[in-house]
Amino acid sequence: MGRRKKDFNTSDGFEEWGGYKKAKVSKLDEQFKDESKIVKISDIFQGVAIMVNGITRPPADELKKLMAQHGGVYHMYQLSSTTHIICSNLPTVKIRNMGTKPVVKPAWITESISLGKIIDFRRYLLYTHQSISQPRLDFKVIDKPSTSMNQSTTNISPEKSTKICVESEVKSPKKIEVTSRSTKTASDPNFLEEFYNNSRLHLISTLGAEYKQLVCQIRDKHDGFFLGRKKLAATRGNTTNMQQENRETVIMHIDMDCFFVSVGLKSRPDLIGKPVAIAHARTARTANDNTENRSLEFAMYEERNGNIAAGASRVANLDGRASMSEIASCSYEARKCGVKNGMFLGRAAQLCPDLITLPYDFEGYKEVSNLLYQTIASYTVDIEAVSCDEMYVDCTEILRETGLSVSEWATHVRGEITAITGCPCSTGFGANRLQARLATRKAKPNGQFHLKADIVEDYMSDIPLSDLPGVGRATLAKLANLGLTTCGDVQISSLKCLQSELGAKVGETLVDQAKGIDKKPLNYYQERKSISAEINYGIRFKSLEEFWSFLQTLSHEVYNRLLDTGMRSRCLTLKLMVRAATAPVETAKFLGHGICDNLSKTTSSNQIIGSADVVFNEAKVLYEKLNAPFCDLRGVGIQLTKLEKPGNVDNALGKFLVKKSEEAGRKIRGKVR
DNA sequence: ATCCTCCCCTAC
DNA sequence: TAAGGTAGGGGAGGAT
Repeated sequence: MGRRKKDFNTSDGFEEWGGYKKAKVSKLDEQFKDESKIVKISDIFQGVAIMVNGITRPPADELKKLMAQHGGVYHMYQLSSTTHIICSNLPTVKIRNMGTKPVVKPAWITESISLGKIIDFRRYLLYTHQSISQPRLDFKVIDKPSTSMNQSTTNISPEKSTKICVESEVKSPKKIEVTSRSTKTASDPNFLEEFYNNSRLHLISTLGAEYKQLVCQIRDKHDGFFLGRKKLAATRGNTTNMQQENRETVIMHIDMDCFFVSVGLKSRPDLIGKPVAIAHARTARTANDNTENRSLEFAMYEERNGNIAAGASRVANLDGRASMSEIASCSYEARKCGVKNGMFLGRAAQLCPDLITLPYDFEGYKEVSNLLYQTIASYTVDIEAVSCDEMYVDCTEILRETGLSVSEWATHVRGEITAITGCPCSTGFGANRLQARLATRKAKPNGQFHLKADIVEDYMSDIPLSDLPGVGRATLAKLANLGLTTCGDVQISSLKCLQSELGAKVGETLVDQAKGIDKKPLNYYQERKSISAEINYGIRFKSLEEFWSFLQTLSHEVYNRLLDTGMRSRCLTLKLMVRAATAPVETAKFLGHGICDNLSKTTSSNQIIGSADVVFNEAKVLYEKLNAPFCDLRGVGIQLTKLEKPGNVDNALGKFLVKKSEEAGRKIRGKVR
C-alpha cells in the first residue's frame, strides 16, 4: 500500500512545506526529458503536465510515453505545475486532488492523439469541482438488467472509443458518464487506502500529529532569530517602554473560524454570508428509502442513550431518505439555524432549508494550515500545536520585545493570518491555556478577547460547564443530575461530591477549571504513548478469509506507522465493534457501524513486536479469543502500546531503527546552517 | 500501593 | 448512500 503524506513526515523545514524536494523533482523531469527526446511525434500537449492517479487504461507507463511523444509532461507526483489529474474510475479519485486540478479521463489523451489536436478536456472530466465554472457533468447510474452490470463505459478502450465517442460526446457529453453500481467495503483490497483518502477524521487526526511533530522540529533547530518579531519591533521604535501587562505570562489561543468552510469559501466568495456546510453528500435527500432499517436502529439508539439528550436528538425526525452524511464544518450563518458540526446533513437541511454544501478540499486545508504555522513561527517557537487549525502560543516574549499591548498584538497577528491564509481566525488571551481558550470562545467568530486576571473569577461563574474542555456529553449529563450547569454552580459545590460522581482526577480538575485555574503548562514536546489504526466504516465481511485479508492490511498499516515514529512496541490491542444482538443487520447509515458492542483484548510480552506479520498473527489470536462472528463485525482496530525508543541495539530491528533515526537527525541538522 | 486489562470519555 | 480516526486521560476491578 502506498504511504500517505510522505511529503510531510520527511519535510526538512518550513521552506519546503507542502512541496517536494526540488532536487528530486528536477531529477524526475530530467529523466523524462531524456525519454522524450527519443520519440517525439507531435506538440499537441505543449503546456500540459499530467499526474496519473490510480489504475488507468491505458496504464500510467503508457500515458507517460504518450505525453513524451506529444510534447506534454508527466509528473510522478502532483506538483503545483501539474495541470491535469488523469484517472479512470471515480472511486480511485483522491479527494485531495480535487481542490484545484481537473480530474480527467485518460481517453482525453488517447482521443486527442487520434484527432491530432488537443480536445477540450472539459468533455472528459471525471468529476467537477464546484468552484470551477465549467459545464457540470453529472454521473448517471444506469440501472439496467444484470447483463450490463459490470460494463462501465468510463473505461472505454482507446481504439474503440476514438471513432465511436468523439463526435457524439461533443454534442452530448453525458452519454459516457456512466458507472456501474459498486459498493465498496473492507472486503475490497483497496478499501483501506480509499477510505483514509476520504476520511475527515483520519485527516484531522494525522494532520494534528504532523503539526505537533513539525513544531518540535522547528523548535529543536531554531537559531533564535524571529523575522516577524524583529520587523514588528522595528515598526514600534523604542521598545524599552514596557507596559505593565507585558511582564506577566500571556498565553494566546488561536483557532481558525469554521476552518473547512473558510477554506472552501476562498474559491466560492459568492457564498460568503450564506449558510454553508462541508459534507460528502451533495444533497440532503438520498435516492433510496431506508425507513425500515432506520426506525428500528433509531429506537434502539434512543433507548441506549436516553439519558443523554444530545445523543437522542441526533437522529430525531430523520426519515428514511434523509442523508446521513456528516457535516464536518458549517458556517456561522448555518449555526444560527441550529446546524452543528457532526450533524447529519438530512437533519441540518430540516433546520436550514437554504443550506449549501461544499465538497472537501483536503489539499486546501493543508495549504492553509502550513501558512498558519509558518506565520506564527516567524514570531516564536513557543507553540503547542493542538490541531491543523488550532494552537496555543506563549506570547510573553513577543509582547516584551515588541512592546505591543495584547490587543495590538492580537490585531496585528490576526490581520496577518487572514491576509496570508485568506481565512478568518479568532484569538483568545489569558494567564493560562484554559483562560485563553475560553477567551477565544468569546471572541468567535473573527474576533479577539483578553480575559484579564482581575475579572477571571467573575467571568467564570457564568460560563456553562459545557464550555470547559474535557466536559463532554457524558460528564455534562452527570453534572446535570447533580443540578449543576455553570461553573458558578461547581464553585459552590463540594469537591468530595464531585469526585464520587466523576472520579478523583476529573472531579479535582473540574473544580480548578470552574475557578479558571489550569495547572497544565504548554506542552512543547509530547512523547507518543500509543499508535493505532482503526476502521469502523464499511466493515461487512462475507467470509473469514475476507476478514483475515483485511486484518493483514490493517496490520501492515499500523506497523508502518510504528516504523515511521521510530518507536518499538511490546503490547497489542485488538478492538472490535460487533453488531449488538438486537440491532438490525442493515444499518441506518450506509455501510455504517450501527449499534454495536465494543470489545477489546490485549496481549503483551517482553518481546518487541518485530514485523507486520507478528502484528497480524497476534491480532488473529486475539480475535479468536474474542469470539465474535466475522459476519457481525462492524469495526476493527489495532493499537500498539508500551512504546519505547530503540535504545537497546540488540537485534536487527533495533539497529535498523537507530540508523533510521540518525539519518532523520542528519537531515534536520543538515538543513539548519 | 501499584500494575494490568478492559473499558469509557473527550477533543480535534 | 458514504467515507463513524486517533491519541490521551482516566476509572473499575482484579492480580501482584
